[in-house]
Amino acid sequence: MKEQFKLDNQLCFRLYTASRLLTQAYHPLLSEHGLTYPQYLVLMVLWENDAQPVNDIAKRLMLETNTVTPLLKRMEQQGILTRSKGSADARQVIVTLTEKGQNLQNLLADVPMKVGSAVICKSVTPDTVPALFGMLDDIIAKLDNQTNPHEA
Amino acid sequence: MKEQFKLDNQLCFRLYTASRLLTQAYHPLLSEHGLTYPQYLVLMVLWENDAQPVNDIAKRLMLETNTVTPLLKRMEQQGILTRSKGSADARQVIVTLTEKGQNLQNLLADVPMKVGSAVICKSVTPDTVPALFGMLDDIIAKLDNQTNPHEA
DNA sequence: ATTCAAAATATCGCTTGCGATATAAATTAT
DNA sequence: ATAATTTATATCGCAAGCGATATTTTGAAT
Repeated sequence: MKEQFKLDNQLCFRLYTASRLLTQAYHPLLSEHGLTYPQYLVLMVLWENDAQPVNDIAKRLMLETNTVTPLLKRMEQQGILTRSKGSADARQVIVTLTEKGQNLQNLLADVPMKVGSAVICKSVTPDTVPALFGMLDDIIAKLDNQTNPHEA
Repeated sequence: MKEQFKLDNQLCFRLYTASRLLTQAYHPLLSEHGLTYPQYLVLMVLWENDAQPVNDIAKRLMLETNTVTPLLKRMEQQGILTRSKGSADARQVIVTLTEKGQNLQNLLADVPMKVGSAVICKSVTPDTVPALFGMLDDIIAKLDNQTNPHEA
């Protein structure tokens, strides 16, 4: 058995598992409001900047539009947002929060702290989080650059 | 816009994105052999310890059996492994690699290094990886403990 | 103006991932 | 021994993700 195939030596498996488990920690808090974690991500993007085209949302989340489009359609059906043809560019679909979508920010106000406190542990504290963020950001930038080389 | 909802402050989004992008880095190397990343994980588990019941594989990968069962069935259809009733406990299904499944270890020998070199960057080097592993392991342990409190 | 290439979004098909639930075998309790 | 419980696995339904491809609109080239 080759050393490099040991599960305990895999970065990707750790990221994959940590991501899944942390997403699961969000689940009870979000499903209470009929939301999934990716839908919550879309909300955060739109709370930051409302009325964006699909493409901008997808880019911000580093997802493909074929993932985001159905997601947005489901959120539209839930009355969280609206999708309307862009006036300047008719190819675009502009996504805008409804009042319900805006209100969710208040209803979910305690989610970040609840989840945050569930993650605090020996090696992950307010002191060490910046270092962790830095490493993850570097990994993301490196991998993104490998696929989309050198965007301006 | 509340600070705690900024995408740039989210650990989960970073883990989610890093996990997806790194998995995508595996894709061309694995699909060449008709494999997906979760299937590759199963292979690593079985290379480490062949002939395991479904439940042990699921536990090792921290996945539910309702995720692992269909995955194993697909791998069985590809002739990578076999699923057979356990002799001691008839509820169990024992998963065993075929010769093809064992041989994949040789065919995939260069995958870990190729992917590894794609991740090396400023803050993530052979020196810093142990710290990163430690933090991710702590997060995983903490979240796992929250769901399955205090396993012996 | 017409043609051609690029961009924005969407559709299709397939694999995961998981909550809820079912089935069957083993274990425990009575 | 029989009933109740637990355990191992599987089935079902739905939401992501994503590669491949189609559609529509814009912009650029001729």
